[in-house]
Amino acid sequence: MAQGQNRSEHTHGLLFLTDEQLRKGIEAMFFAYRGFTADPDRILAEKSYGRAHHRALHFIQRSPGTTVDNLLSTLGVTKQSLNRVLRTLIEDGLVLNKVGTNDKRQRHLSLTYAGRELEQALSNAQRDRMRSAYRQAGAEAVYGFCTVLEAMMDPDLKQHYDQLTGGDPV
Amino acid sequence: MAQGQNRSEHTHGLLFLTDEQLRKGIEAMFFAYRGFTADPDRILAEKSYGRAHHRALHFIQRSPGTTVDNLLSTLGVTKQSLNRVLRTLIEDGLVLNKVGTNDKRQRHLSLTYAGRELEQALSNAQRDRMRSAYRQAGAEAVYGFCTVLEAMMDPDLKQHYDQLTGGDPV
DNA sequence: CTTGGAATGTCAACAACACTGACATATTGT
DNA sequence: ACAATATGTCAGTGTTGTTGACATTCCAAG
Repeated sequence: MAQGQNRSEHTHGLLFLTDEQLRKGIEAMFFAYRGFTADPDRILAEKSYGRAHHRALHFIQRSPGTTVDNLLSTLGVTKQSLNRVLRTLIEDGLVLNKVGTNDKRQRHLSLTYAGRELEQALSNAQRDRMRSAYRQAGAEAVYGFCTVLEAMMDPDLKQHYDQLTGGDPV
Repeated sequence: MAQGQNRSEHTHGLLFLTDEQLRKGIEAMFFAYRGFTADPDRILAEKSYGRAHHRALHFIQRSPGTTVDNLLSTLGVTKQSLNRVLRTLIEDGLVLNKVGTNDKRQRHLSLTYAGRELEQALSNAQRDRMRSAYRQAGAEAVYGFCTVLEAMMDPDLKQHYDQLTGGDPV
């Protein structure tokens, strides 16, 4: 499919991008990511958890019954790093660790009721800001937002993303 | 379960947003930010610097002669944390630390030639990915991308962003 | 001129979260 | 039987953030 020709900021079919525009995008990512994590961080601090716990809860919620190995490649951390986080979540009764039926080497992870509760609280806080930003920006902007973000991902991470989101439109 | 192809319901004033769409945006931010930092991280690892050094170099480059205090509020870290990073950058001859002329308590930070060189290398790597993503996505998408990111920032951080970018259009 | 406060620097201690490397265990597939 | 896989664990290290305490320098107000 041919990329659409754009109305503004193009001189010869190819988008003309100054360093300034690119730097602006870079700074937008930096400042926005801070906002993106600020609300969950406040909740996590109260419970003396960190962002790593949030990420684990999020992706376990997203794919209940997922294996440790799958979670590892989604998060892109070492098993030692993930294990530290999972251990506390299991000890605290937020995550269930079930031996696989087919393959008994695997452990299937899922959230307990308490786990779902915390994940909900974190997710709500994050979604509230997301929703507000989306509404301020409008539907067209949201579509563009996701399109650029997807183009920014590493291919192997994009695969995880596509698998999770099912490739549905924004 | 025909997952909704409810693309954009901007027909009735308020944007209708499902949890799924919001979660997708959250995951897009997560995976994209990893890509966003991946290239500079590789360069930094070689020189045994970290992201904190990159951020300091970036914002000093962006506002040469800036004070420590200004940099602190831009970065949003404690002075102790910033000081550790600045000290190594100064020791390594990448950053200049000049006592203020008006107010001699203030230190004005700027990059040396070597500092500009490293900052350029990091910036180039990051801009390359940014440019590629922008071109894949198109001008409309880029506009939406920045609009949503700006709406996601905390107001006080947004101020720093606006000051840096001068409120110029994307 | 003294004094309070602002801007900066520094020391020490600590925590979160990533890394590497090595090793143990159970299970599966060949 | 044996190699590979999936997981867990221990020990050590590094970056980056935090607090708290304290020193220095300087501006400005009394």
